[in-house]
Amino acid sequence: MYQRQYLRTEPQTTAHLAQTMSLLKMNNDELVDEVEKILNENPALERVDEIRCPQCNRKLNPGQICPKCSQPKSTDVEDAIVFLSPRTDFQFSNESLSSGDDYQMDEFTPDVMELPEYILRQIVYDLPENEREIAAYIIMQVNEDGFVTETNASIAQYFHVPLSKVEKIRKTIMRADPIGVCAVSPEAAMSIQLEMLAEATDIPSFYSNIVEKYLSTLSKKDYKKVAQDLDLSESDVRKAEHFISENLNPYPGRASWGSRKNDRVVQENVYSNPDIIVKYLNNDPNQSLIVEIIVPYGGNLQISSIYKKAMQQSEDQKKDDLKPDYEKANLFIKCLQQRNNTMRRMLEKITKYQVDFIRKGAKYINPITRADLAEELEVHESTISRAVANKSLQLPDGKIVPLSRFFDRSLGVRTELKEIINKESKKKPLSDSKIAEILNQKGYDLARRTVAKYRAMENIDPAYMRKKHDNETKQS
DNA sequence: CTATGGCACGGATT
DNA sequence: AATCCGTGCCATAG
Repeated sequence: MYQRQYLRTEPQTTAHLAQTMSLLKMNNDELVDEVEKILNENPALERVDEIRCPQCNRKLNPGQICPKCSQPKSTDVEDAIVFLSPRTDFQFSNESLSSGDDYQMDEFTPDVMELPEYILRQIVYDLPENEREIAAYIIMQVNEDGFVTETNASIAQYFHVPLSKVEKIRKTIMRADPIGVCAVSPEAAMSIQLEMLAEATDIPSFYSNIVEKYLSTLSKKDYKKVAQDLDLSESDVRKAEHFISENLNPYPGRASWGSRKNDRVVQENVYSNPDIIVKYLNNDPNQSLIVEIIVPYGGNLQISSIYKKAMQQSEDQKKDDLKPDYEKANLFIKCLQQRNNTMRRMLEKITKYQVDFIRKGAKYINPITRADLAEELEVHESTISRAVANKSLQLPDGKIVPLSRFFDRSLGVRTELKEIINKESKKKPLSDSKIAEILNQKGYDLARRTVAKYRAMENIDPAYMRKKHDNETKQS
């Protein structure tokens, strides 16, 4: 805020503006690349080992978050804490893995690289520090299908920890998105998926039996044997098979759920590092929200002291040669601070407006626009646009969503629509116009045609296709 | 005739 | 200025 480095009144040169703008629209991955580039080509800029809080400039240990800025302040109207965090502890997990072992990170194609990181970021805070290494180890073994064939026992042996610990960690991983990932087999993956579905909806208990023991029999279409063994009717088994093939994914690694299908799908969950992490204080949903804006290099870039000294000591002639780089570096640091400051101010507003969305779910999203926010923060709309662009955010439930999700005006209606379709009709599905009516009664003002569009976005079949089956559980 | 998807238009948003 | 989004109209399938 009142860091002497950057003052609002300072003359804003065009260079300054241009750089701030381009920095603002970068996400952390891009930012890291950019900073690396500048560090390489500009001798005046230096990365220091000492890490400081990007907000209050307090000294921090590696991996530590600022104890002052991350505490609830009495000035906070909403019970949310928004702060900048210099944490880079994800990166550690990768480094510690690649060293020592003989496989090369470079050999991974980007596609395979993304999944392990994506998983790791979801679970990293659910595990105590000493278990993260094991988790990372497991995750890195994941193959294209999403499996890790190494058994818990051998992992336990490798790390010299009790088997139960490995089992616990593995379970945590498997519950991350994509659900079932890092299981040993399709059966195991599917039974986790089933377990999680069962928490949300009613599912006959014998399904888990089938998944665990009779998948191969089922794939031979031998319904009779399964029915006999489990003392069920053949139609029950058929229903189960239908349900399984519809809702469970034997290969969690082949995450087909990205963007697909005809109409452009809603911005789906992305595989990327979150730029912002939202969680609850102490993981307790009743406590304050913690919004952690990850700012790589936020607190540990500075003008090289050697360079400074060189400038002071050298002749006027030489001084002029050194000056451009010095100024560039200086400018860069300021711009970076301004970027972070903007991000923080924006996130404060966003969390204020979208607490209900974060805490209670998609239904309670507030339809705000970037323009509204721009007005309130007294910045140009394009500033907000850039700040939102390309960024991703991790919600307390571990889902990583694009930051633009907060500005999705139709998300609330769409979740309501999903609920209606799931809850109501089974035997007699509701037509689009019926759904439109119901939604209108609930206060959503929209046309029948729009219902159809939303359905398409959510990948829900039209009414005539939903008919007959009494088991349907659609996910996003 | 009813339910849906395609195309395209106009207003809002970025 | 470019893009996105809700909707109306019309064709098509059942």
